[in-house]
Amino acid sequence: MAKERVTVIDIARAAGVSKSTVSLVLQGSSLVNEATRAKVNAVIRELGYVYNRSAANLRQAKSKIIGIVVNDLTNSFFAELAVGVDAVVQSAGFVQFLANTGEKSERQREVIASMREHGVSGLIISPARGTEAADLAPLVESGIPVVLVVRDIARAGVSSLISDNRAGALAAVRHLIARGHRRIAFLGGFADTAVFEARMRGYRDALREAGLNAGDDLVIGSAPSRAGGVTAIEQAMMLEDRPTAALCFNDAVAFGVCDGLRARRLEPGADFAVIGFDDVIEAKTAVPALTTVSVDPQGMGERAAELLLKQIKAGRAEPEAIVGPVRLVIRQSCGSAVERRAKEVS
Amino acid sequence: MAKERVTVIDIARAAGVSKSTVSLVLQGSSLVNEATRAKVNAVIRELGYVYNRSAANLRQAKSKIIGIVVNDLTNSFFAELAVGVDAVVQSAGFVQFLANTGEKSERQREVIASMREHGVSGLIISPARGTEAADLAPLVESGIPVVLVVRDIARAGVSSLISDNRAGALAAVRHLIARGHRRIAFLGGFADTAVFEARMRGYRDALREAGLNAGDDLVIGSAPSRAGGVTAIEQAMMLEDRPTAALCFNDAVAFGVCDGLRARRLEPGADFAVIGFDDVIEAKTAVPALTTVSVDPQGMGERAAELLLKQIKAGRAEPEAIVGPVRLVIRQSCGSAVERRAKEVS
DNA sequence: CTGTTAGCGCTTTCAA
DNA sequence: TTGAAAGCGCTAACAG
Repeated sequence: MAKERVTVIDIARAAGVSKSTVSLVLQGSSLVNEATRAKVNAVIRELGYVYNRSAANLRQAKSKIIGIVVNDLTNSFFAELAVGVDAVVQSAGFVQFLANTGEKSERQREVIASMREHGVSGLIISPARGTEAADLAPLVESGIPVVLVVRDIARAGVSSLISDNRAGALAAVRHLIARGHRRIAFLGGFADTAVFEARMRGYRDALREAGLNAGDDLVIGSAPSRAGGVTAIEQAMMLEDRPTAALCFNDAVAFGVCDGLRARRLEPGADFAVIGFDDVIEAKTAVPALTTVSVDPQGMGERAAELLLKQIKAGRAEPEAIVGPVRLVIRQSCGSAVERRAKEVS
Repeated sequence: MAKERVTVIDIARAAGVSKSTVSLVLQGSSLVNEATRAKVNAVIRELGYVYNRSAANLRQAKSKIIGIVVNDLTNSFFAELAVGVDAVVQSAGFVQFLANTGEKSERQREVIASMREHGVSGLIISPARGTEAADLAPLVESGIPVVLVVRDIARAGVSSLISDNRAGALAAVRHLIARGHRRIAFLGGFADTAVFEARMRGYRDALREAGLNAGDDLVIGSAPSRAGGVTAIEQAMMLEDRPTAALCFNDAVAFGVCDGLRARRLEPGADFAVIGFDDVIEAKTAVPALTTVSVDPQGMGERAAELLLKQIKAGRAEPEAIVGPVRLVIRQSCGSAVERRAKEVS
């Protein structure tokens, strides 16, 4: 084993043809005689030849790699997103370079640089928190197609695909208001993301259109985690004028909120209405009790990949900003009778 | 933009040195004058030079890429595993090629081939169901270091890192027996994996050592999912002599089992003891009510990566089979008073 | 410490 | 249809 590397020359010699013929066969060109092709393929198999992409990439000054960088792979939303991307990227004959930044922009810089060095044809990025247009500028200037997912970055000059977070929050809060709630909290999340901002906007807009004021005491940030949810609801319940319902930044927060409510002997759904964006958990565990605002991560990944491939093919295209759909999935009582239905809200 | 590609020659010229000096700087060699290095680095930044790894890889006949192929990235266990791998691979100056096979061996063949073509230095593989030693043979013969994780493959001749599933099942069933259970079911999972086999072995061994017989009616396979758990428990409850406890193939199954019990107005934990291996969900959502047999996926990824890097450095090493630890995390009553503790079982 | 030279394995004109 | 020859951008001797 570990024999000398087998190259096109070896297989050309063994097949009694020239190496350019072999190259043509490798590329599935139709310019080559059927019999010759068969012969060459047989020899390839026989000698255990493996194609050397480094050489091909060098020669062609490009690679069939697309990169995907996510901010938190341990969040299954992003894992599903990557799977969606992979599916379409794959069937287009590309392979996927996947990197996880863990929300660290330093790490993000490194992985993007590394992908450039590997000559990726395009990049799908779910930016780490705090990423700015300037961080992406060198990449964008290089002319490599980029599509941003989940989190948009203002004025970065690239395509983006985000879900309609404002519409989702709007629908959720309208739903709560229709159920008679008047004190509705917004719990969890960090204020420095566009996602947070959009959800918050939907929340405020819904309150405003109902003539309710969104007292800032009802907006309580926290880590977007289960533990964060617990602290957020605890803080909310210490207010003079307590809320009776909450829209949670994500489902992990919503779970924490439920934990916190139960610790106070309140039953979520019956005594206190809880709605969460289902970024983190739902896709896999389908928590049946929780009303959520949902997006389909794999579907989003597929759309992002399609958009990117289109741009790669087009060479150079105007950036597009696409807003994907979001659904309000009503699965529990939010103050009265139990229901179970879902509707598109955007 | 999209200017001509900047190469080492350009930067050599601009810096007034030769291209091999530039190359040395690029590789962080200590053979180069500090002033020269600074000059070169300045020019590199100035011209926006991007290192071309395809060229370097071609020349050096190797790449700083390690591949990781997982059987189901939507399962957060594997996502966490990949994150663990990434962490150590990263800090060793490698990048990670991640591919998802979705349990399809055809796909697995393709991605492994693709990684070989890209010249990966080593491969971490969590094999798709049904993978056999023969499927890996060409890869192994090529001399590329490989470590198998989670699922071992008999006689494949490569290193492996799996968790001690038998010990985990043994501890879980002993625990149930100590609580007075005599009819203990094994629910969920497909019988064609080594993991299933190992867990089943622990289950049977525990029953045997207690003088109980493991009637095969109590072993009920199903998809390793929440829905699978529901059908499995339903089937179990239709037996003449019903079980009073169940060890579930994984936590998704365990959740389904809880669903099924509740549908019959039985409270999991109080009326029927449930223990699950926490492959799928726990790491992220920490279901507080369920007693589980746990492994730390990120830790496992890190260990696998370390093992692989060791082999890459060593050139050629004897395969090692490592069995990693598993913990029984007791979080709920399994028939009597509520407890909360965890212990290492292997 | 720095420059010269010769390829790595592949693709791609351009002829035959 | 196939063959010959010229590099892609980089590294690795080796000589200065």
